[in-house]
Amino acid sequence: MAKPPILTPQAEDFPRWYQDVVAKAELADNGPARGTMIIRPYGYSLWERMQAEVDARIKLAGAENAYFPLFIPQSYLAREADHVEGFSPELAVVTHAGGKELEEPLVVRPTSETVIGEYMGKWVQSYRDLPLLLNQWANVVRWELRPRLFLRTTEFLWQEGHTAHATAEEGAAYTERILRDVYTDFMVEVLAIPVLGGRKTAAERFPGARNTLTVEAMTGDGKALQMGTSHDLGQNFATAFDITYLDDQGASQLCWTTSWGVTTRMVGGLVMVHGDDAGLVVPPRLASIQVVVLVVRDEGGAGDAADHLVAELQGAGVRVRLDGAVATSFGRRATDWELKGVPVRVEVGPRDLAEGNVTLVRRDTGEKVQATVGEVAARIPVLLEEVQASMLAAATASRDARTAQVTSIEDAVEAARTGFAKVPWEVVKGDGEQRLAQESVTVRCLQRPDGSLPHSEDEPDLVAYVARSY
RNA sequence: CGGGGAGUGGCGCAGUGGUAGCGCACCUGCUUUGGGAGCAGGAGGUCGGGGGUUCAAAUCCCCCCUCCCCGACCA
Repeated sequence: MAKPPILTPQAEDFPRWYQDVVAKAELADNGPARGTMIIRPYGYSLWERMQAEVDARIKLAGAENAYFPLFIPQSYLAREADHVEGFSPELAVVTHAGGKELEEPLVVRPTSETVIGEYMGKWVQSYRDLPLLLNQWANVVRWELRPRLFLRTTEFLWQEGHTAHATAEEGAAYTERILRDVYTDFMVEVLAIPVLGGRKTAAERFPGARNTLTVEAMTGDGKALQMGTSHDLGQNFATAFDITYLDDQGASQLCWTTSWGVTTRMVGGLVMVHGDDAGLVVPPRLASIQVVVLVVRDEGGAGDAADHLVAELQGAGVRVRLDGAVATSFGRRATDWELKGVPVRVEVGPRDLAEGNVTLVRRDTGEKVQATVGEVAARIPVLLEEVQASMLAAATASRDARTAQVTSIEDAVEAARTGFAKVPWEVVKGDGEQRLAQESVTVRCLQRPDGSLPHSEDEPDLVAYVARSY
């Protein structure tokens, strides 16, 4: 008799499937206040791995971690006109504290350009203090109209980098460096997500920025998901917060600043890009549990053999978990690990063991192979890298197959029903963006014909990627 | 804020005036275990809140609140 599916099938209702995965893989729960999220241990372990990988790349790019306050005086936000206009509708404001009304309300940071700008202004005196490269890991709050676990929550976790530079060129170059060496490298190499890097149109730009760069992923249902952004803030915040320095001629100069961030949204992106009808699929380089050694039945020495394998794999540097909970049926446990997306499962049971074997199962393809007990520790690291590579290849092929090259707004709208449309920017430029918007389609980013980053949206022959988005 | 829908054990639902039920999950025991185990026995709910009608309200009436989905906003 056919059992009902564990999850709503993707093809039936993708958003529902997503919610099912988040719940059944024990990633997160809704918090008690609207739009808030409780990240459960397994979900948090994925976020911790993301933090570790991103943080290492940020440090390689020369930035140092610091921490700035959650509360920002409301007047700070108002100092940059576009910034305050962009963020005012979604601010949470503290008006009362300590049992009385505050003289000046405090906003719960939606992002920290203002408070960090204020202190950059104090710290930067000389050209010798530049560049000033800061990052912080923090929570921020944005009162969003429509929350979705991980993708858009009222409070979310992120890193926000903030830098100050002596010249416009240096600042712009740094935003590109972060996009390439930190975000793209992490997402492609670790998350196995083939992101498109590009420039946002003026309409999609960060409030207060003169340029916003983005990395965009394609989800399993063909929509776009903005996975990270890197902003060239020009001198807007330097002007508002008086971030100036004396150059080597003794003349006072305004700094050029940047900001850039990635968030817990990446966890949602991971689910939506790689997940299938059996649940999450986590790429090995990210996985907090890369291998689960599962005791089928504790007979014929299976329990002891599993213990030894776990120790051996740990010794080989593999993040491994033992599942010896034989009171629960094999099928249930196999299903649960598949829901959580653990890349490789090692099944240790008396039947195989009698011949000196165990079974290795790949989560991404479901492929099962036999291995001798003695060769497991040597084969697993190789297998993990194979899984990693094939996940990236599969996601890339899937994205490319759903990206259509078109030359009209109408065809772009049609293509965006199932994926991305690549359309000449001159076709969209002007009122095209509005016409697309009427169909809930947006320009995700602009690229040069060779895929590199444009320095202006007025460059000739630019390509616009358009899609529906989350 | 506009348009839809829903509030009943942890989750999913049934129940249109007469003692609050079902499936899954949970607890105990036994038998099981190579793809979501079976049987037996248990625990768990002031039916979103307030008011009203009635001998009697999850059910009818009034008011309020909340949540979900689609859109506008957005990492």
